[in-house]
Amino acid sequence: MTSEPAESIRTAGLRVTAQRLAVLGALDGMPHADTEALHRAVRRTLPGITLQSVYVVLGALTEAGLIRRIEPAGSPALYERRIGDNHHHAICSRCGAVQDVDCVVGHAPCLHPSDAAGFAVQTAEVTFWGLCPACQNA
Amino acid sequence: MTSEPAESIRTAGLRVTAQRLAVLGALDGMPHADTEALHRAVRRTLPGITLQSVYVVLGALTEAGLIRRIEPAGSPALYERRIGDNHHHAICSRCGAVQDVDCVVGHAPCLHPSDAAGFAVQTAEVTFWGLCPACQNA
DNA sequence: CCGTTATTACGAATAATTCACAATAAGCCC
DNA sequence: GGGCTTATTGTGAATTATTCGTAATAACGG
Ligand SMILES: [Mn+2]
Ligand SMILES: [Mn+2]
Ligand SMILES: [Zn+2]
Ligand SMILES: [Zn+2]
Repeated sequence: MTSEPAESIRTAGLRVTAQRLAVLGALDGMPHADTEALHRAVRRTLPGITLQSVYVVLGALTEAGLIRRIEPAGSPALYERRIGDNHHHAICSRCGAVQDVDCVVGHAPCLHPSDAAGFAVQTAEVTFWGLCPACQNA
Repeated sequence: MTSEPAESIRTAGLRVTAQRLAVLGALDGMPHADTEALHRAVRRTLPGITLQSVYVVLGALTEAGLIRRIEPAGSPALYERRIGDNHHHAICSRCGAVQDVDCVVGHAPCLHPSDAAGFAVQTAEVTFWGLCPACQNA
């Protein structure tokens, strides 16, 4: 079996670089991380990498569909490797903690817009806002 | 019947100012407008108003619950006067056009995550991404 | 009409992200 | 493996959206 991440990068028509491998690697341990956090993490193995390069790498990987970007209100963009399943997120309105939530498409009255006014809807993005377990004690 | 917007501002515990009335007034004609668009609009009746003041006004009105702020991915914050009904939005991924989508349930949270991992969910924010009628012809 | 205090204006600062362009290195051909 | 082409990265600056500190102004209660 070949190196999985390298393979997926190449298959996406992109060149395999140390920076891209490092970002993918870092993302494994920290789902829903922002660019700066990823930069700090990647720096441990790739000390010279620039923040701007992390931005570029994340942009390329996102566009290639290898990672997913979410942009919660009031937060910088977050990235994750879990893709292809259109899952949703619960976000703590107090501390910003992010939890994956499995797609609720089955029993979801609000996910079928009765009147989308002619929109050709491709995806339904759901964000649950509330308090995480830790923040409920306060 | 008294002046409706002034009344609601006062009831919220805020002072009634020309700037706040002007922003609310502008918002009537342009739902889902961003701060700069509102600034341009308000300037027509209040030439001296600063962009920063529009930011402050929008912040105060939002915090008071008199208007609602949405922050779609890739867009500056948008504001609207339609509040209290927990409605959703269809957004064109190409041109950014925003359409209101009625909530089938009507009250928050209209959806329940299958597994929220202990989150106390207060609202479910749903955004439908797709192509608006105009952009489908392209 | 006065005084208190919230609100606005002014100027600058910050946070997140993008851009232009030169330096580097991946992948391909030989 | 060595060179060539071109994608990618690094460098430095610019941009966009928003916030902050503080002085000037104006709303509202008395
Ligand atoms: Mn996720
Ligand atoms: Mn709306
Ligand atoms: Zn929390
Ligand atoms: Zn459109």
